[in-house]
Amino acid sequence: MGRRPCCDKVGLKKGPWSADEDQKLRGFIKTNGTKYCWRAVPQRAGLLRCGKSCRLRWANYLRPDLKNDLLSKKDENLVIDLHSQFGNKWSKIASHLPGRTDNYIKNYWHNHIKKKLNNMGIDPITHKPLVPRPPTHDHHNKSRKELRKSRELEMHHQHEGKSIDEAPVLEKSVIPNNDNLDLVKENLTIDTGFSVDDIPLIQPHEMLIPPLPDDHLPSNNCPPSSIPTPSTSTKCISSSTLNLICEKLKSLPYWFTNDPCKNYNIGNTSYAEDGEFTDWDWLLNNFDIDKIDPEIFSKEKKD
DNA sequence: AAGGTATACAACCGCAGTCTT
DNA sequence: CAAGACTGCGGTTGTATACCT
Repeated sequence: MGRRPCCDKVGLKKGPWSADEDQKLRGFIKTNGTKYCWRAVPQRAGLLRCGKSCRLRWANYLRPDLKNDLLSKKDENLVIDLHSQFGNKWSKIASHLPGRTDNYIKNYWHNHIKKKLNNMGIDPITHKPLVPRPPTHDHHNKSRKELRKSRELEMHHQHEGKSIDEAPVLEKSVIPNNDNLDLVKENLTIDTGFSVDDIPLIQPHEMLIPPLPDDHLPSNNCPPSSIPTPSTSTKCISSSTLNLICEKLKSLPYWFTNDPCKNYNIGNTSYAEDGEFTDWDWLLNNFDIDKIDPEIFSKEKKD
């Protein structure tokens, strides 16, 4: 047996609330509190709304403790951090921000934060660097709105851990992995024309570097500018090595340094309080070229 | 200036969990 | 224990306004 709808909806008003309706609801709650179940509220308050609509209006808009101003930079960072932990659990995120509702956080995410993260080259769903997609004819045939929609769907599927082929989208992104590395590289090398929306506004020094395997991470006993080697000795980087590293890295497509495969991990990743990525500094300070899989460079030569 | 498009926000919808009877 | 009622939640849609061509 299914649930009955909360009301028959016949003769009830829908859409935006008028100031008069707000006044009636506000006055009713002020006088009676929320002791009545919401189904009873519209009739008692003289409103032609369903109880659920009243509850939402009160919870998301009329409650006196709500803040309506934009989030501060600090709160924005908090939302981003919480979203990376909880995903789209808007109520959970909102519970950390007094005076904000889940609906407010959800809207704010979609209208402000998501765009900012995209511009920073960060996938707002996975919180990982965006991967550029080879262009398709769809870029020319579809409206920007349609493209955005299909891209959102696509990212959602990636977040759900589904394969690319499972995503019902018109343009497929390609995630580098052991199986398709060459294919990805080929696509990126042959055709680098992206739509304007695809270009992440990210500078080379802002690139994320995936984490080293634990046994390659510097231990607390090591000085900041050194890194343990398999022989347990430590090495400091020379300027010539640094130049070599830079030259080698410059020759790689940027996704190489973001490869989710562990084979090419050469750095550690973190996100600083002020929104700056710090690991490029770490990489330059601690990098040991001997630890790079030589196959990276041999692949370059082969291509 | 007008029409089209993008953006921001409010509100709705429907599912699911919890409570009540 | 089962069924219904209520509430919370997340996704989606509608709409007003701003912006662009």
